[in-house]
Amino acid sequence: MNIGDVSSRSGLPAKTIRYYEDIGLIKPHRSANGYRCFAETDLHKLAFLGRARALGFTIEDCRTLMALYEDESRASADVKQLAQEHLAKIQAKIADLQAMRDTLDELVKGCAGDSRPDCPILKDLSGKR
Amino acid sequence: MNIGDVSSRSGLPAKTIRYYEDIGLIKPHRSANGYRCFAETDLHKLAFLGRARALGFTIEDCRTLMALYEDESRASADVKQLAQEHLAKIQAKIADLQAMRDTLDELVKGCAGDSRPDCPILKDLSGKR
DNA sequence: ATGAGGGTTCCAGTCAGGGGAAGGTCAAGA
DNA sequence: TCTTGACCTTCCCCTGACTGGAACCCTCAT
Repeated sequence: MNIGDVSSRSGLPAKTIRYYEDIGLIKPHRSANGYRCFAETDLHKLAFLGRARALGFTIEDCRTLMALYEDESRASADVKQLAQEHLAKIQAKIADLQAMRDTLDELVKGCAGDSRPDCPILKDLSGKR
Repeated sequence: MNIGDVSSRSGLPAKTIRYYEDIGLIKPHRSANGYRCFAETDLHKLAFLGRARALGFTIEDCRTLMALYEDESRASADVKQLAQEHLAKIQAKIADLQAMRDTLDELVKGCAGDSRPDCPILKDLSGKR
């Protein structure tokens, strides 16, 4: 398979696939003409990576997850711990964003949104008290 | 005021303040020795920026907000619209993260987390069906 | 005179790729 | 056979919003 094939079959842009090779996540062979030559296992890995990235795991997490996946003697506890730490980070981010949203929502509600200059949003940002 | 003073009074790192000058958000004067020389208005602007950034506005949004703030004849509708668009982006991000969290939460719950290799998290990532 | 603790500029790195240029390769059609 | 167009390759710069560090200057106290 050429890169275009794995790209459409994995859903990942060709650029991303090259990047993943660059950072050592995959190691496709090369054809005589210099083109990357992907095996089914490469495609499988790319799909794995795509799903892990879609769950928000960092590239380094993905590297670790792939290593665990390929390690037949892994302990599921290691996988679970990684996932739980990631989950905690997501939760923290959600909480941050919710706090932002709540504040902003209050401010937006209080703003007339008309042609007059008076604006509680700007008042708040400028440090009104 | 030197940069250290505005840094501690605004809560922004000196590096950040220099960066804000670099991109034209503030324009402090210079003392004879080449040091930046901040007026109260600069401090006020930095505080404004700090609060806007804390609400998740991008630097470009901040630039617009500052311009609106300084424009006595602004319409609050312009401020409100900017804030609402930002709010929508925050909402979308929250929704994305919640979807990740829910999926991940399911997977984590299903994982024994012991010394055995069997792991539903890896199974899912590898495309089990 | 020296040392600590300010300040200055400039360069490089972060994260996970995206955009685009310059050029090589391949299969099909005229 | 030639050409066209769709692939593929590497290379380098760009993103946002800073952060870290090097190398150097200024000021004040000891």
